[in-house]
Amino acid sequence: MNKTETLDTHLGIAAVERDTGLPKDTLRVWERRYGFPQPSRDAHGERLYPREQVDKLRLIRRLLDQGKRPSKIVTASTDELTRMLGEERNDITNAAPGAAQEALLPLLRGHNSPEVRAVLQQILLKQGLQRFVADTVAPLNVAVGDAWLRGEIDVPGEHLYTEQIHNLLRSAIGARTGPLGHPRILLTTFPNEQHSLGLLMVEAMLTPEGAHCVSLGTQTPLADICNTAAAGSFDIVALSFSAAFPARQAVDSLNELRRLLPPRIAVWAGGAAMRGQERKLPDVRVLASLDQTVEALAEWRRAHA
Amino acid sequence: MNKTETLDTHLGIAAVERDTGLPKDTLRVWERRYGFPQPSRDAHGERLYPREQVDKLRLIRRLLDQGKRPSKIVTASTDELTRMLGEERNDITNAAPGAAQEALLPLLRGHNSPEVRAVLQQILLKQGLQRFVADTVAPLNVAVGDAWLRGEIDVPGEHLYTEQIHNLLRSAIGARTGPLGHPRILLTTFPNEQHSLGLLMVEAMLTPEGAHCVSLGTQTPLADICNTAAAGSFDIVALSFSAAFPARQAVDSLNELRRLLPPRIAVWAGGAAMRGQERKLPDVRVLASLDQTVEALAEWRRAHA
DNA sequence: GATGCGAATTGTCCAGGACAAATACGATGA
DNA sequence: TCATCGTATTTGTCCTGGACAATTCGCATC
Repeated sequence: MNKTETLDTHLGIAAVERDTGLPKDTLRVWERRYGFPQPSRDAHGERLYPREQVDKLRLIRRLLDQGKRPSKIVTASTDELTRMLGEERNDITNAAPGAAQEALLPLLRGHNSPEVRAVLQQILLKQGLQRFVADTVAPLNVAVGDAWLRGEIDVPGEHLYTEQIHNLLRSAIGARTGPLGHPRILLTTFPNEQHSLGLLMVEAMLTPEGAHCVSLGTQTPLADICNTAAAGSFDIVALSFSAAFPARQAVDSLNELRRLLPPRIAVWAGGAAMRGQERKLPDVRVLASLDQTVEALAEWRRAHA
Repeated sequence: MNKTETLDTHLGIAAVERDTGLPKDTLRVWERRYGFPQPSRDAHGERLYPREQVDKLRLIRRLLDQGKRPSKIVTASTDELTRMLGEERNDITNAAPGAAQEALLPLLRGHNSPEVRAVLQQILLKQGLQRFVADTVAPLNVAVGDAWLRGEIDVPGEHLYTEQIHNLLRSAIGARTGPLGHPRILLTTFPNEQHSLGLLMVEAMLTPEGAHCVSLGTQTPLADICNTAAAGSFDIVALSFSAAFPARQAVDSLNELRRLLPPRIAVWAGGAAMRGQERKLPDVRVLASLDQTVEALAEWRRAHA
């Protein structure tokens, strides 16, 4: 009672959903509307997707994440798709030259985890935790994400990077001793946001400043955030949003959260999805960069001296 | 174009799939056949599941994972279900009476993060990393999961627990110095498996033994696992499965992975979803407990001496 | 440039039927 | 009593084709 892989070269619809992240319903409706994908059928009329079509679906998925529209890309040829992906590369690579990434990307491609760790560790020691996070990790995240997008590193390479950064930051934060004071800051993300690296980076920026950060991890329901913030006598609730998070939903949820929380608790929001949303969030402190977290902390302390 | 949560008390079918792990098709066919769940409808005829029915579905999911048959449990009352679950629980709770959990659960209810951390840290120091993971963290995971299921702790409480364990284990693993030798072990999970705690626990068991663990984090596609394992000259690929992971899918994917990898690379699989799957996995080393990871490592070394 | 509004696009849901894999059950033989 | 085998039931997943609301586009207006 279980389909998934049928032959080596053909996958069932469930397997394709798993591999590409495109829901079954979407795969069927694309076939109906655009004529692609066009899977063959087994003896019972069930769809069997050839590997090449699955590969193309993965390309489409990448472009979709970049904001392209399905009608423009689903019907395009594989060549056109790879060309489009190539164009994206230029825009971004120019924008973020970066220094460490040139050393790191080849290591990630080779899955050389000890070296990756060593290189990062060395930079961390030289720069100190806060500069490391703001000046190295933040641009590296962009560079690694881009490299993945244009296929220069694979999923394991990206995982390896994330994993090592996690390790490093957690150890560094954990190594800090001394009393934790004020303000008390609650860190988390909304449901549907799975990226925890942003939270960790904020924690790494604020803990050395003597703030008392408590991270709830990712995906905390709105109502639970409110209860915890109130019950734990927190001063600030800080939310993190990756680029993948729909901005509209973020704005709505943030305003709702602001409405539910007592006014004495501040709401901070940061991350890629927050770009240009300041106007729509009158009572939320939008943090455009990691350095602004430190600024915001200083402001809060001045206001509550 | 995004449904999920509609009101606080009612969830759309996609949200229920996400929360319970039961596919949309299954939810609909149960409704047709057994009359449960019986969601209300919104203005457009779309299903809206009340929270209590979702809770009951979670209970059902648990019992299903234990091998109960749907026809016996889908129509049963919530009371009967909790009773059934209670019977099962006795087996487990008796086996691991647990000392820490009585101290910890109230702290989690109160979101008292400094105390949670302090208590765990103390136990870790007393027991050492490996005993801590096997004897304390493992039963605690079950206890916390159950407490959440029964509504005794809330989402932030659970997050807080996970977060603190993560911090502790990462620091402890990171603190280890000395050369890392053989075997080289690749740790990860399949797509759809988001729980990273299991990976970290395995890493904590094996690193003190001198094994060279590399974790790719969660959700690595099958093909990528194969490539990395081969390219990085790994000796063992270890996969972790939480109770929420569908056992059938796990078995299929594992056998597929086993087929794709060269025979010299061993495949290990552990976690709650692996209970009783040994027969179906002839060429995979199924780890029923954390202590078995150490045993398996010793075996591997004997065989490759 | 920013804002507003109709039109096109697009993802997700629905119903109800079908079927094969998994499992239970009963009969048979050691 | 226990193992094996064939049949009946259970159960998850897939199918078609229709529908519709949320999002985005294109264009006109302020």
